[in-house]
Amino acid sequence: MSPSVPAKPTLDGLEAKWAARWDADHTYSFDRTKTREQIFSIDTPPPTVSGSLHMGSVFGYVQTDTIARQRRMLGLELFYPMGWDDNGLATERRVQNYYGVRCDPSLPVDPDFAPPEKPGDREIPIARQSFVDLCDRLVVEDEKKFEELWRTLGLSVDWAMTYSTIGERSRRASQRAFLRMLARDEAYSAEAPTLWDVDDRTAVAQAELEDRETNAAYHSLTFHGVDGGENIVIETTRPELLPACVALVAHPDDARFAGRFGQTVRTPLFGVSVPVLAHPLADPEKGSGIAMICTFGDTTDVVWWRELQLPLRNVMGRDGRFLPNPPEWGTDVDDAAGTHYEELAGKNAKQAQRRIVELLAETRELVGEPKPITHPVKFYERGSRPLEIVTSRQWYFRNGGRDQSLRETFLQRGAELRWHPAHMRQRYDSWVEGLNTDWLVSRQRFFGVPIPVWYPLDAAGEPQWDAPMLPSEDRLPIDPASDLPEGFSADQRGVPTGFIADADVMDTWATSSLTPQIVTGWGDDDDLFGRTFPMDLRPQGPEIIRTWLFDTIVRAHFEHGTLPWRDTAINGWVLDPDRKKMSKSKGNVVTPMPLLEKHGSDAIRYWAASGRPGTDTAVDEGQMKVGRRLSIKLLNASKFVLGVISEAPAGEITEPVDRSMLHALAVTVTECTDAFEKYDYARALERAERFFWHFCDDYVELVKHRAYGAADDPGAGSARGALSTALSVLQRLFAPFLVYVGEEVWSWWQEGSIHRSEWPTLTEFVEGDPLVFAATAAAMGAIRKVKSDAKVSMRAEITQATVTDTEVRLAALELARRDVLAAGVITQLDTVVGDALAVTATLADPRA
RNA sequence: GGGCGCUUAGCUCAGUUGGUAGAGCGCCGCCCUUACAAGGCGGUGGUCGGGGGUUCGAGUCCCUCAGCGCCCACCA
Repeated sequence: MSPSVPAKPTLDGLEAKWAARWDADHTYSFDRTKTREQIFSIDTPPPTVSGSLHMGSVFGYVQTDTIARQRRMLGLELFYPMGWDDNGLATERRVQNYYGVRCDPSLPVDPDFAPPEKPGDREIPIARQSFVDLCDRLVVEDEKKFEELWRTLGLSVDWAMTYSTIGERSRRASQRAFLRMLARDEAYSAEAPTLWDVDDRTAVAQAELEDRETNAAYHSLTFHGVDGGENIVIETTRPELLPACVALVAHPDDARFAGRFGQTVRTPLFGVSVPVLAHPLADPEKGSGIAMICTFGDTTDVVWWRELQLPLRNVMGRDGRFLPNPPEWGTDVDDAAGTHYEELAGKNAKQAQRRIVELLAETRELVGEPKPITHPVKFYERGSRPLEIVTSRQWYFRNGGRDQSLRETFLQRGAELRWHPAHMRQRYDSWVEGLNTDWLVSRQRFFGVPIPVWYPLDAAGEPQWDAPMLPSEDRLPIDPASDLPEGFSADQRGVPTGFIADADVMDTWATSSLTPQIVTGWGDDDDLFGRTFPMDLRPQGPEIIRTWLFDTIVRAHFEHGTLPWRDTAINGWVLDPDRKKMSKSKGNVVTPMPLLEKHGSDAIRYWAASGRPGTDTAVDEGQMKVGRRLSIKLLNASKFVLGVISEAPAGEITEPVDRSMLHALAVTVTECTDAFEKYDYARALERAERFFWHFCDDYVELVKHRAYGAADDPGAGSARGALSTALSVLQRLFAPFLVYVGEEVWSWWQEGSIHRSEWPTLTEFVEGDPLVFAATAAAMGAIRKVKSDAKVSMRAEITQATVTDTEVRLAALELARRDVLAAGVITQLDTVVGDALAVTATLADPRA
């Protein structure tokens, strides 16, 4: 094919031109006739579409794409689908804010319901189905925006294989996996104290917690001794939970309380009798060394409550407000107890605390002033108020949180997985080692995969929680709220001897932990599953190791007895230009589209691919400019080489300096290939880039005069052959990074897409002596410096130059004498053997 | 409290088996060289966080200290 180079190459318009071509040519379509060995499958993170687009969304996905493209060029068939994580609370919240509505499952469906144009001041309560419909509607819009961004970025995913975590395939896989875990006793339901978000009114899992330093105060409260026993003063940050107090606890070895264990004291304000107990978890150093146990102030209370077998005195409602009636206190309480409790009923935790402190002050049972402190408090990661603990029936998946040997099993799975970079495994290990509960998967929410379970109602209308009724797998996916259990009719729903549906949905992670199974067609397409599972690579961010990565390992272990993938590549964080962590609340989120338009996709990709694996990287427009400059350089260098070889044919590569340059390029190819093998795309880019500038600055300048020679000049043919070979290799080395300009310059002289071309191998090269190019390039650099120091043009003539260098390097230089004379515009070149390189030169008189 | 990572030129960062410190940006100077002036060429600039050790030789290995960031932890 004869090269066809535009007169004025440009980066403008390349994205639109080639994105359309790739789409039309199915350049990235997956060929499912390939065997498992020929396929490289990537379990790409489905982004949370209800979140905003930001540079963090770009960073990791580009890094993954460079690996995907290089593997494709190696000849592997890429199984590289893209999904959208759209179910779950994040979407519900977005819908609530976007439309100004609130789901009230007690309302009947209004068939004429339409959302308001703009959200009003007050949220409109709507039926569950209407709410879910709005969620479905909005995620479609959000997904379009993500797809547009990914396409602009040039991600080489197969757009015919998208999926969403609320889609039918996902629901079917999620429910099937649930039923199988239930059958194997890997899933179970239980009534137990649970961390609870009072705003979203749902249980949350350990993986969704985060600690926040929170202001609080130690309140010293007097508990009254009975039968002549002395009073005991305890310190608490949650005095409002006093009516929920069930015991005091101190360390068994604490001499201060040695005589008190087993005795009874009476609580302030209420006069409830509670025992003084010993437990090793009580810390003598903390507060007054003795604590009150309430049901429940924190997770330590839950441990004490369980291990000391204490009664339940619940005061906190699921809406975060004190229950209307006091708990069961026993008979022997203060007369004023009920009155005092009435003061708290209906108040939230903060209000109740304020009031109870006033009451305690009035009764002089508050000792001194509260002492302000800050301490870590558990929050739902998306929540704004501290979590409470309430008792409720929930579904759990076993994950080792309550089983040491299972925990060991998952640690072993983590060790089997190949981590890039390797140290990221530490995060996995410390998470698994710290698990203390099973995985709570049920959520009291609406937009999610329903738990596929019904319960029979007895003659009194009470649900039989221990006898769930399950659908057969061929019915999946189902919604138990509208579908019926086998053998029941619709009119039996909710009536005695009938049935009710499980009202909950699964946590979004309960579904997204199955992405390897969902995309590979587990249970739906056995042929595809056999060709793609277990998958090769899981790329993802570090923040979801404890959720997505760990959960996915749990599911694959239980269902398939294997790892879900062989390798995982963990990307770093994206920081704002001032190296601060980006977050919506700080308002420093950088959105990608303006940067893409300003610098171009290849420049953005260059920035992302420059970030080392697992290394936090700042948004850096300077780096994007460097990427753009590199792209322009590739255009121009390609234009030059193709211009030369279109004038006269490439010949056999015979000249020592030509072979030497190719030798250096071969070394670079090996380095790039090795780096990619280890998932180090950044190193591959850096090596390719370093050689490319060396090639442009030193080699092209050196041989261009010779390359212009006639068709029958062997030296000219050799230069053209070397230039042509090097250009082809360099274009392909850059192709995984600079996908648009790479395709453009390839199209000028080659058939087919560069992204389906072969990754360079050493068979394309000829042998050469590395010293020739090295010594010559060094000498040319010194000659350029002479001219630069003399402040003359690089075209200025040198009448005589003397190059001093070692004997072996001079011998190498001698082999390129013709090129040195031409490139340096040197009339007479002398050489002197010495210790190191030095150049002296006499410049021609410009007036002569 | 436990763990991981980072600390190299003014800035952002490379530096993979230990062998005379690198890139880009910035800055200074030069060059309109027919691939490239929204370019190119040349240059300035670092006791590689502090201390100790191993070695003929340490940015690179070991110990220790400090600062920054992150992860985990039952956080009255």
